[in-house]
Amino acid sequence: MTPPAPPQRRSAESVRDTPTRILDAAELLFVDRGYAATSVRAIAERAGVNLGAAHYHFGSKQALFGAVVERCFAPIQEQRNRALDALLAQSSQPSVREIVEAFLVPLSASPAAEAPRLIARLFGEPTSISQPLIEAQFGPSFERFTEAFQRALPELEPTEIRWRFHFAIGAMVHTLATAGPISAPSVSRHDAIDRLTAFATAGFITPPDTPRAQEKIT
Amino acid sequence: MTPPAPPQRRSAESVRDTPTRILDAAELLFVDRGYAATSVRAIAERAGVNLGAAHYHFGSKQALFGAVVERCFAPIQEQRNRALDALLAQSSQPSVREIVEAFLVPLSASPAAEAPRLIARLFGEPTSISQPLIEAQFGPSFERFTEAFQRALPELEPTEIRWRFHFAIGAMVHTLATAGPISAPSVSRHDAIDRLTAFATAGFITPPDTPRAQEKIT
DNA sequence: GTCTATATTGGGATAGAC
DNA sequence: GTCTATCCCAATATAGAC
Repeated sequence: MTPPAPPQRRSAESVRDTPTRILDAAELLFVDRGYAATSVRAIAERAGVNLGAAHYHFGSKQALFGAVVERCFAPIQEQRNRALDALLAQSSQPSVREIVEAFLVPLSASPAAEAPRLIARLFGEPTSISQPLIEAQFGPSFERFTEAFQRALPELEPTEIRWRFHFAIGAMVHTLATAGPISAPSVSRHDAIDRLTAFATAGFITPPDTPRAQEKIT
Repeated sequence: MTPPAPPQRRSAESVRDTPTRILDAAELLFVDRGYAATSVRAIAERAGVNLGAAHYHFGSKQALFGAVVERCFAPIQEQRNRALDALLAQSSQPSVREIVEAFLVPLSASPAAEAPRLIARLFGEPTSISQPLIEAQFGPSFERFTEAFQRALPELEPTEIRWRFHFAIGAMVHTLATAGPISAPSVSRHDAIDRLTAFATAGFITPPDTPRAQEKIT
């Protein structure tokens, strides 16, 4: 689909090419309202292009959504995989916290500011729309991280590992989706990721059967 | 709004009254597809009633959604508050795990099987729709639990308490939303809540500043 | 209280001009 | 490659018959 790196001049306020403008507008609206509540008309309007152009370039609303998701996911997944590669290269057995960080930090370093919130939206869409995209974009990296967690926590059953990863992803998605609707006043994304890293790491490394063991601290 | 407990005969397959049938159908479809992707037409069709009846009884799609949410939330919030009351009555200082359980267990004991998934859906909707409903149904109980956590973990700053509660809610919502899209094979809800309780408790009680302290277990 | 019919709006998609 | 105009359908909501 994506042509081999179009010229993409980046002068500050230059007019980007039409597909990019459509993608930008679509990303913003999909993040804001979700898939079903966003119309292609509204996207075209915000992008300053004609409705017909959107269908010409992307074919359908669903395909446009897929393109937006892919553009957001790709760099984050790449960073995650690179971070995990680096970890495995420097140590045969990285700590749980290091693996968690490799998974979460790319979110706060993402170039597209709206990317994390789009991820959160994606998980909220009906499975008919989200499932294939999640599998395609997220699946491979998910398996790699699951293996890494398993090696770091050999005393946990594979099922338990997957559940805990599932919980961590849930906390992540919810945190990205809402800058704190019920929670604290909005803080920097970096701060939130730091706190989440500590929370998720603690959840991962807690003993499986006797969760009352470390009840009281200090 | 709700009339004073209508007769509601409950013979196994008896025809429930029209508003109830509409609510049932709406709950099922909202859970399945989300708010925006669900039409009042589809709801009326599935309920076996006419389109006009839905608008007569509930006024608008948004009001119908609100009614569905309230019907699902009310019993769970009641159970949560009762569980917290019981805890505070029997001990001046319940443990973190007990508070987490008081918050989570009502989800697996909910009468309406679809209620938890509706909660998850609600959090995924655009804030213009979800925010008022979340505040109204969820807010008061949220404050009570936040206070309880704060008393159980006096060494944590209030901001940190709210973040950790936020993470726990995220893990909960994500778990309820998906019976494991990426995660393990679908297990009983009770089992999932048990595992989540252990995970969230560990996240809550981890020391704030030195998260590497308890890195390796066993 | 429930249904029929309809008003009105907005959506996705396409054909064809430029 | 982009825009205009339009088709067709589905949506919310309402007015009025029964």
